[in-house]
Amino acid sequence: MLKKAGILIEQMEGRGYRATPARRTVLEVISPRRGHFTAEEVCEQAKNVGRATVYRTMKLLVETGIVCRVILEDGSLHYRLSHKDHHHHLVCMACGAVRDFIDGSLEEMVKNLVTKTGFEIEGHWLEVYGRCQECRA
Amino acid sequence: MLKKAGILIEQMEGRGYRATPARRTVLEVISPRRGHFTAEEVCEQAKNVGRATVYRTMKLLVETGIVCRVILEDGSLHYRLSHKDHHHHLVCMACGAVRDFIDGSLEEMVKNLVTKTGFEIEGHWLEVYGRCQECRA
DNA sequence: TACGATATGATACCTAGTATCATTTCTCCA
DNA sequence: TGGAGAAATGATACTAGGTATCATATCGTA
Repeated sequence: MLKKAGILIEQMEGRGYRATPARRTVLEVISPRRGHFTAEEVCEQAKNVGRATVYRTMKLLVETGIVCRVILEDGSLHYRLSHKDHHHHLVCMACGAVRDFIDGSLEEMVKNLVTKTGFEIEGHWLEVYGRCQECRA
Repeated sequence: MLKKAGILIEQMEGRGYRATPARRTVLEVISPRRGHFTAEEVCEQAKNVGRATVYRTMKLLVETGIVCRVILEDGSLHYRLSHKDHHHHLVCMACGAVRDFIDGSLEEMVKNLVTKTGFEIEGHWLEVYGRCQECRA
């Protein structure tokens, strides 16, 4: 068992979810991952776990905040281990690298929308696309 | 022919695209729409237009800026007539109403990311979710 | 240890979108 | 004006990604 997977399992259990064998397998598959990945990739690697269970687990992991969703430029849904609470992604369109960022002015802007529009804001979603330093060189 | 559809057709032709009968039909279907809609809804209404053609046309309309994409909270892709150049959406999760907004501070923030991260930014995508004034009442 | 709740995996199914390709329609120029 | 070539079309089949169903297995707790 990878150490990191162990931490993730603790996180799950801490939130009142069972750490079943299927879920452990999924966590072991995704914990060494550094970039983003699809549910389908997890299915391939977690061979003894059913496809439906992988999808269910991914949804659960998003809910618990252990992974976050990344929407690529083409609209496809990927996942990524989550390291911060609320953050956004800067996605390199050339190599696929993803970098997290947090920006206070955005949160500020969202707050301003409340007074401007009368909407009660519940959430927002921002993805930024570009080319990373390495790919520009 | 709806007047508004006529304007949209002019916009298409102005950008060097043919205003074929199939495309005209699609424009007539979407031009009276006030909210967002799916490609599939257009297929149902534009009965003599093939499904593939509807999807091709929607893609074209996004490219020309006549419609814009709206991603709902569940991740599903909808479309909407576009009224402004670059803007974002404020989506009501209760009634589905969509409101456009532009915010300078966001553009500012994106520019700052360049110096902070070394990324060359090519685009960004922001959707905000909440409950509109009417639905809060 | 037995019961109810929860999780699982196999399967079938569904939705949204794309690839293919023969046919049709348009544009443009000789 | 009419014919070549480009562009667009629609029928069809296909694919990816994800969900519903349901019988079975497993777990936590009393």
